[in-house]
Amino acid sequence: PAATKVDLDPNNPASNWLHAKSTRKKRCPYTKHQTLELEKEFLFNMYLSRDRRYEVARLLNLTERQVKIWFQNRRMKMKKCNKDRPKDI
Amino acid sequence: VMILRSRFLDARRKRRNFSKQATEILNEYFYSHLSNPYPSEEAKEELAKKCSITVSQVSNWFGNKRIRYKKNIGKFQEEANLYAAKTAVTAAH
DNA sequence: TGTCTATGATTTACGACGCC
DNA sequence: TGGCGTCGTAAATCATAGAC
Repeated sequence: PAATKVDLDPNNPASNWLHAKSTRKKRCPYTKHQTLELEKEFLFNMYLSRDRRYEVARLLNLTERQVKIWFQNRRMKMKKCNKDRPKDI
Repeated sequence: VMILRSRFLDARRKRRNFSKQATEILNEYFYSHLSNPYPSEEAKEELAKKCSITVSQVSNWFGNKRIRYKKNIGKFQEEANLYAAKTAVTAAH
């Protein structure tokens, strides 16, 4: 779990849950075009090679890190969709 | 199959608010674990069963609740008192 | 009926930990 | 040791049920 050891400060009622890392980049929604292209790439292959990642990042004006994380999130989304799916169909 | 498929997709698109009892159960857990409102996977499964919702929905609910509570504790004070009192009464019996 | 706000779901971005 | 994997989450944002 994310709420691990260190921030388990028994005192400090409600304020101890969460390390709101101030260094975290603010979420920036991607454009329709960026998302569409990323989805197309994902359809082609769920895992990206280094070279492909560089190309996709360059084409969509995203960082390689953003592309890497997008694919990680996308794989998690796919897994979740399968899990929540009642069955068959 | 196509009918089931469309029903499933519609169900995902057309959300419904949770039942009063489900919200009650989730809030009871949240306010009685206010110092660490992070249910384990097992606890989530139990809550999901009791509320007749999925584990993902339980996770969504806690994620939303934690951030919204944290962002405006004052707004939730009344609700917090209500559930604290309820828990106290339950514990007394 | 038409506005809004509350609420459930989804989308970015990480921290923690794993494996090779 | 570095780099990419999953898992669980924060925080922002989306979509629209529903209250008024």
